[in-house]
Amino acid sequence: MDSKVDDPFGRLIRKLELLAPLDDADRDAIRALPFRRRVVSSQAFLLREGDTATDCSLLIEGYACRNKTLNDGARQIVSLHLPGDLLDLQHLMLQVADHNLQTISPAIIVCIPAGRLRTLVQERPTIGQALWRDALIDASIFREWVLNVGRRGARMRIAHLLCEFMTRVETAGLGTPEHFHLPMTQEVIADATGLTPIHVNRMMSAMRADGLLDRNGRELRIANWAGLRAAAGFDPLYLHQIG
Amino acid sequence: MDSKVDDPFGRLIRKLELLAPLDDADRDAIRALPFRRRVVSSQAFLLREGDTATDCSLLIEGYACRNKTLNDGARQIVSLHLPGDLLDLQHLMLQVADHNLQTISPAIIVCIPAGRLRTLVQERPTIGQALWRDALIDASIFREWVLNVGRRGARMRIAHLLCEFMTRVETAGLGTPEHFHLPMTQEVIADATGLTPIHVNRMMSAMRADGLLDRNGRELRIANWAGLRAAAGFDPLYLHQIG
DNA sequence: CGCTGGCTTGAGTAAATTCAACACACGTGG
DNA sequence: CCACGTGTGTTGAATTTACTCAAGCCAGCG
Repeated sequence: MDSKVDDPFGRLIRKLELLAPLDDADRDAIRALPFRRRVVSSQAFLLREGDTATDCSLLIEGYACRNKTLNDGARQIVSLHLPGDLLDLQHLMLQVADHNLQTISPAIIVCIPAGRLRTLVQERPTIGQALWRDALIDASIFREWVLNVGRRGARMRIAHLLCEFMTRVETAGLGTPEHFHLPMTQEVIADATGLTPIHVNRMMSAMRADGLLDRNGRELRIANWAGLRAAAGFDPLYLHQIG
Repeated sequence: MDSKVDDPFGRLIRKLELLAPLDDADRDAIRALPFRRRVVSSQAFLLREGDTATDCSLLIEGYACRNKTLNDGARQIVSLHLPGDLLDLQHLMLQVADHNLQTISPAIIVCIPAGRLRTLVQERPTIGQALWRDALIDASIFREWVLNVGRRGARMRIAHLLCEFMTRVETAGLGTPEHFHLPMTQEVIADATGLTPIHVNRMMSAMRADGLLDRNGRELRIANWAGLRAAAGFDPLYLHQIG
């Protein structure tokens, strides 16, 4: 925990190293970035649609999501984020936020001036490549979400969300399917899958009855990883992980 | 028509100029790119999920989509493309296709080696910036589609798709709301909105009855642009067009 | 002429939503 | 310590939305 305060870029560097072969100079250049640290509570808005943004946000601790809303107030979460994720890399090149950025747990964020990141991308090609890949994988995940929300039934949709989240958690070294605590309420799962919380509840109860999930107080565990993957039709190809 | 054969990069350059201030050297560098030309029929697969891709495709003429399918064969279109669009810019940095690339009309495509584009991005920062913006706007559109498919009802969803398409057509200088021919069948609209063709038909009949759309044989016209925008709750902010 | 592909219509069904309670854990203040 | 309020999860019944199945239509074209 404290190490993250001392080295806010540790998780980011770990992630980027999976995307491109950073050298010492690259790592130093990242660590030399100026930043502003923010400690925020759960459900806090970091940015709202329409805001002008000159910073990119890096999630250090806790969980966050990007979401959009309709006039009637309905919320659609379009992505979920873990520690080490860049939350709005698009502000590298786009000034106006096209979605909200909101925490789903208490969190620590670091804000990096977009201009400094832009310079880094141009002066350090390997970092540029890593960030390109990060942005393109981000887009690939959005495509999968369009499929998820557009064509899968409720049960499959929820199972797929959990599989994706679990896989990303594991890749980030933050947990394993067996012992793993879901940071999302059923309402968050509903807003991420385009369902109502009530229907999410029913589907998850059914999955628990089928032995796929397991609950212990507030903690949700994946009881049958292979079964959940099968129920989701989950294929991690779209995450473009380096095997 | 013939001019596009002589200058396959014309529309792309026109588009990139809206994203970053290209100079003559930039334009020449783009025109100097090696390419392979393909003429394909409607419904042709240019690339399939899982394929290894070493080229990026540029759409010269006709219309295309990116789509993903479930095991049961259900298809979800995740994006629609016009002449001048780069269809799979992600192969700039990612080797394996995570979705299918398919035409929805007879089309002409130009394939550009991804490595050459990658070099261009590094050596010509302005082109790099334009392509970054293009990729980030692409991602922004995916986010809007997640919202569209996840939270809007059928009628609003279809109306929104038409508004977006119309706006992009107009920005690309390919048509106006008043006189504009939809290249999509109702089945394509269904696969793009996560609905069934039959339900799309019913909703579009209703919109026609309400005077929003108009049909003349095979041609679909937008009869009431303001009304359609209202029905869609369409706000073009997410397209990040330069005003 | 008779296909073919796209569009249209109707009736019955399935999936997910809405509305309305209720349960339960947790934290706060009395 | 308990009472209470809040946020989250749970359950049931009625309703809405969209889907499925099954035809039929209609224009363009070989």
